[in-house]
Amino acid sequence: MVKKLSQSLEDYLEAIHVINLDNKVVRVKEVADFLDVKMPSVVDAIGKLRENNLVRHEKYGYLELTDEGMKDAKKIHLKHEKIYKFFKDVLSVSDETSKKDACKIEHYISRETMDHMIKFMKFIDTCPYDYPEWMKHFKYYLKYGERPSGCKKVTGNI
Amino acid sequence: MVKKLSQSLEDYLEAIHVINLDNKVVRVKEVADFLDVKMPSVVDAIGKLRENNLVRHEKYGYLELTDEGMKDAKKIHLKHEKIYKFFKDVLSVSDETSKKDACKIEHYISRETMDHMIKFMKFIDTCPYDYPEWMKHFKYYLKYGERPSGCKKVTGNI
DNA sequence: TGATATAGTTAGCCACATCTAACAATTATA
DNA sequence: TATAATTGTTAGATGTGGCTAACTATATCA
Repeated sequence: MVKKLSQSLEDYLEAIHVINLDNKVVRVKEVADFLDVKMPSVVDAIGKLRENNLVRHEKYGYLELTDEGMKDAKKIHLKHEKIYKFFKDVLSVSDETSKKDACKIEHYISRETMDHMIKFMKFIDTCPYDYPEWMKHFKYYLKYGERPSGCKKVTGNI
Repeated sequence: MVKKLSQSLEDYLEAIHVINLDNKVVRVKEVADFLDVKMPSVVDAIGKLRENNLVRHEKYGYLELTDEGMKDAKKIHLKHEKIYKFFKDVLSVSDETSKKDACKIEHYISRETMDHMIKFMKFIDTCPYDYPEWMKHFKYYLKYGERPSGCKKVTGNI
């Protein structure tokens, strides 16, 4: 990656990649719809990405990622996926909110924090039991506002 | 709050509040240094915040938050603090990175995700033991790349 | 108290990311 | 295949948020 991309350009790059994942041919219109912007905005953005050798685009033709563009796009999308999973699976945030927040945050989270989030999820996955007890307890806590009985802090009386 | 503030304006508002917390009088210069921008940028921003009745500022005088501005600033800063603590205390991210990431993310995280993060920390705090076992295990896992012995998934050999 | 240093303001510039309106190319279809 | 619908492009406007340079007000201190 030659130059650090703006939030906005990262979004365009990721969009192209994600549309591609569905085996769809990528056109300006698709990207515009995906990102909820108008076509001229896409054309502008594509111009900048092309200058950075991240996409290929012949006038009126399809959009394609270069190898470099693909590498960056995958990196960005991976962050997105991991943050999404973390919010959803660890924090039990709703699907919709997890997606929405991941979309934004993926552009700002540092390598280190990302790394720790990923390790946290791996840690949970390698739990000797199917699913850690404490995660069940947390879900209970979320739902009822208190820990399950047998797992409460003893307060008062000594 | 009449109008949703931009990321940038939230930063200015929060900066005024944070400088105030140190019992310092808030001047344009202080805010500029705090946010690492030049003074004219601060003057511009203050103008917009004043239009929204969030700060008071007489020419060449001190900056003060209105009640409304204080309310917003506290809300923003609280988010910052909680995200910072979550990264630092739950994910064991370094102090510096936790701060830096919180700074960015505070502007984008939704109410729901914020709420779940806060509950997650409360859940940990109400652990019947001083500090949950699994948190110790996670720190071990972070450090050594594997779970502590006696807490590993049994694989193979039935 | 007058000179100098510091802080604050104003005007004008630039980059970014969006938009609308007008026009051009491509594609679909009657 | 001519026409209509769709898609893509260009030009030009807008809003935001930063900047420098030049100027003004305030504060400091010799």
